[in-house]
Amino acid sequence: MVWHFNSDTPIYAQLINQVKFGIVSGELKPGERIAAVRDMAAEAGVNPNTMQRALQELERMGFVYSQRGSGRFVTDDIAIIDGAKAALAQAYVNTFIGSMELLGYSRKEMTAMLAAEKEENNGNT
Amino acid sequence: MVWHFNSDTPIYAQLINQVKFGIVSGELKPGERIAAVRDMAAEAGVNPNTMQRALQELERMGFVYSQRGSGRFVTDDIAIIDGAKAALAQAYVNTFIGSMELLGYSRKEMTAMLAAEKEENNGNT
Amino acid sequence: MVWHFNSDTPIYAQLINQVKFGIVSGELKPGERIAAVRDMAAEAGVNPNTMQRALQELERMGFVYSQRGSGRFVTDDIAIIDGAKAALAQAYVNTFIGSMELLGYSRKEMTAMLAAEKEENNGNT
Amino acid sequence: MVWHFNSDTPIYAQLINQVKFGIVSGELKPGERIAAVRDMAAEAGVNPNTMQRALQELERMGFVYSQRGSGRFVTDDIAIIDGAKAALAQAYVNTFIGSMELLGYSRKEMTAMLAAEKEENNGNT
DNA sequence: GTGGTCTAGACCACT
DNA sequence: GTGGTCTAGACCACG
Repeated sequence: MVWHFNSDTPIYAQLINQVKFGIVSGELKPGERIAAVRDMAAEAGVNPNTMQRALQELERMGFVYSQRGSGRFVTDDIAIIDGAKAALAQAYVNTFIGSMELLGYSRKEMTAMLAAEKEENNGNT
Repeated sequence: MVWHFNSDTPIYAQLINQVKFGIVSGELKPGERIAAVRDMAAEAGVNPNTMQRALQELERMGFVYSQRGSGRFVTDDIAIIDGAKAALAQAYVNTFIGSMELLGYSRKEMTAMLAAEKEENNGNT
Repeated sequence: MVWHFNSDTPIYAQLINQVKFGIVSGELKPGERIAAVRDMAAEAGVNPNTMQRALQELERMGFVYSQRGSGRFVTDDIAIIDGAKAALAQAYVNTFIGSMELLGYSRKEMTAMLAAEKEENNGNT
Repeated sequence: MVWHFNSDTPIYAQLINQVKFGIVSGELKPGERIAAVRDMAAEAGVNPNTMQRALQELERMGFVYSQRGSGRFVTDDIAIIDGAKAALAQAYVNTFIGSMELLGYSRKEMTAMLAAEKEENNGNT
């Protein structure tokens, strides 16, 4: 997991998003055990309490669940993951369209530019 | 002109980008006189020197030119503007594709989602 | 480094030229660390900000580069230095020819006067 | 006559040099009547007293002479003019050589660069 | 310590 | 009034 922060958004919110992105992108697989709070906090360079808060929030959202004594796990409810993934993708699409429209591009032109970019590779890392 | 800053990037760099966006998006038209340094600075809530630095940089890039005593003007070299616009759009496209690929979407799916969003309006601002 | 200014040209521009001359003439060698902004400014008797501006401009031109925390260095791109040196020499030649032509001297006479001046030394500094 | 000043050297000294250059370059011909002090002063945009001082100095040097009632004239002593011309040219040569040497060029290279510049035209204005 | 950024306020040249 | 330059002094990030 790679961590990076900016100073505008509360750190715990950024943690939530980054872990959520890890789950949604498949880097953290459904049912997989995730690292202990203290370890993740150390890795991300934040206070364990902050990381704890983020993970509790993710638990409330249904992305992870914890099992007393054995650790914390990514949900294996594919529906939740896929729903979040779709929402995130939709947000990207909206941002993209919004920006391009501000520049004066039409949908046709956007599609054309998208098509002009050749596929890099068709396997996943 | 609408101003907004984050605390990560130097203010003058954000000023450059925002003014450039204004020009490239057509909000500031080619040849048009832009507000005086002191006025723009006041409007953006920054020190006149900071705004001055940004505008000088934009001048070096060829987006504006200044006439001692009479003011500062957007370039009327359409090629420069169009070039920057294309570069900016390309950057948006790349960011979009990159993010969507990280989520595991294919080009086909991206295009589909783009097409699914209905056109807001088909005139130009 | 020897500093001298006239009151017609902006100080920062004169600083640029003098540092550039130092690099191009070999007084400041490729890759060499140059004095800290504050020190150079004190030595030249100008405000640190003014010296900073000059050095940033030189950085933009590729003559120096800076490393946060450790200092500023002359470029080791010999091509840039040699290019600037050639351009400067060409400017000298042009000025010389222009002045002499205004006085009514022919190329032949110029060459003769040049040849008449005996070489001071034939080693390099 | 074209006038231009910088703010470092006393104006009267700059006037002397510029008039002397006019004479030496042949723009003001030997024996020719030159404009009245008041007119030259007006043309150059300086105080008549300053111009007067410059011309008196030129008179002392032998470049001009005045005739009560009929005006001021360029000397027709060719020797004086040619001497000054040679001195001026020599100064140009010395400056040129000095600058080029500082850059590390040899006499041979200077001569080569001089020869590389093709003659613009071979008549005089 | 280094370079980088920002603010405040002054003065100049142009028109 | 405009833009352009300069100074003074502050604070930050990096190492």
